[in-house]
Amino acid sequence: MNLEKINLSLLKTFGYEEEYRNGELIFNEGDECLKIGIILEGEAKIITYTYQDKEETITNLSKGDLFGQFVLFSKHNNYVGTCIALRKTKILFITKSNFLKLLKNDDEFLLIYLEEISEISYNLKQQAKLFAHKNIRDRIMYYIKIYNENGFVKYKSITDLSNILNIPRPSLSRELIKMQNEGIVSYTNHYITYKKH
Amino acid sequence: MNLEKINLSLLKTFGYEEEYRNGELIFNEGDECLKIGIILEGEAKIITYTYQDKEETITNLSKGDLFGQFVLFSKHNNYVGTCIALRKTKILFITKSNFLKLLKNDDEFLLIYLEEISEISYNLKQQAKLFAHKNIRDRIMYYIKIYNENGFVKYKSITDLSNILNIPRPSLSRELIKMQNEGIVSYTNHYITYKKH
DNA sequence: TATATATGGTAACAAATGTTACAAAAGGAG
DNA sequence: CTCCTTTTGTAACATTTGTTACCATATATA
Repeated sequence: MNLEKINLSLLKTFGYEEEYRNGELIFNEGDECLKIGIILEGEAKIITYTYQDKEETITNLSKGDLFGQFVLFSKHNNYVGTCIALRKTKILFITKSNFLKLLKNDDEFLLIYLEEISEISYNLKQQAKLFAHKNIRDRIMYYIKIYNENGFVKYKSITDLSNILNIPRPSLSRELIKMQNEGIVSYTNHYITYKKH
Repeated sequence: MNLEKINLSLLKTFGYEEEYRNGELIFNEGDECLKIGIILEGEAKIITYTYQDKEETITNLSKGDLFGQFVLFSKHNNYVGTCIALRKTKILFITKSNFLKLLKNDDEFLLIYLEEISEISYNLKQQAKLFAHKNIRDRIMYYIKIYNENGFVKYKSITDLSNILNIPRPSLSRELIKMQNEGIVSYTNHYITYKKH
């Protein structure tokens, strides 16, 4: 959520601020969610543990990001992960009832909020669909289909792309080369473009 | 969305109804989304085509379900799939501006709507995370972790479960048997329960 | 520009998963 | 209960993907 667009001082009258130090716990997985949080400053991560006790990052939060918004209003009222500050972090908390008041009071905020959760949901949907493609080529093609701009998909690095696609880098590399040889795509270390569908 | 809980006649004053026959097109992938739709009666599906031209169902819609809600408020303003009626289907459409008015006007509806999209988002998130688990055992364990009730996860059939998990049935079967032999889970054709984590 | 660091390509091999086809078992209908 | 249909187990095999380790190349930094 872009804080620049928001009447922050109004927002603050509906909530209260808390400050956390690096490494400090913000909430635990399973805790009941009673309020929405907005990161005013700093960074935090939400993590969980797999059944093999591997730590797994669910989300990274930075300035302007919300948390708790989906849990707060759903029937699953408990946080699905543990939230930890990654440095000095200031958070604005707003209780459910106050948040509802806020939405009713401030037309502009209502719209911004709807846009925000739509954006998040849209991305979640894309991610769910991306990962539903099991084989590497399909996943690459789907990614290109969704995120291309004028036929080009940019990325920081192949390594980075492999993380996004959740594919081991050598496996991705192997497949990209194959696809390039077959004339389906053409790629560099920073972008890919497709030639056939 | 549970239509029983909603003041439908009020809702209808904000929108207009349309009726579709079986097989009739409701919108096309790529069309600009200008309104939210609520299924009053009937059923529909939203489909898309993979780059290999395989038809793929994105969502099945039935009475009470919304569509367009995420696209309408996000910056991606075009439908991501094609919507087709599966039988005689009645839909209530509400334009964006009217929908905003409705949310402001009707406190109860605002809450129900927030609950609805939270629920959908929660499920999307779970699905995205489910599919992020690449290996079969992890995916099974994650599914059990999320959807168990008192340690039991019920399903219609193993075949059905294999569809939910997006794993070929024989592969799932093989892994379940392995896990059962290792004493990690125990399962029947209708439910599974875990013994260790 | 020189050097250090990060990133990408490669290959051999291991492991996991998909595919297919068929027999066995379970479930449903009469 | 019996017959028919659907679901599940099974196994052999093909295919894909993961893993590891190393070298080459690119990129960042002094």
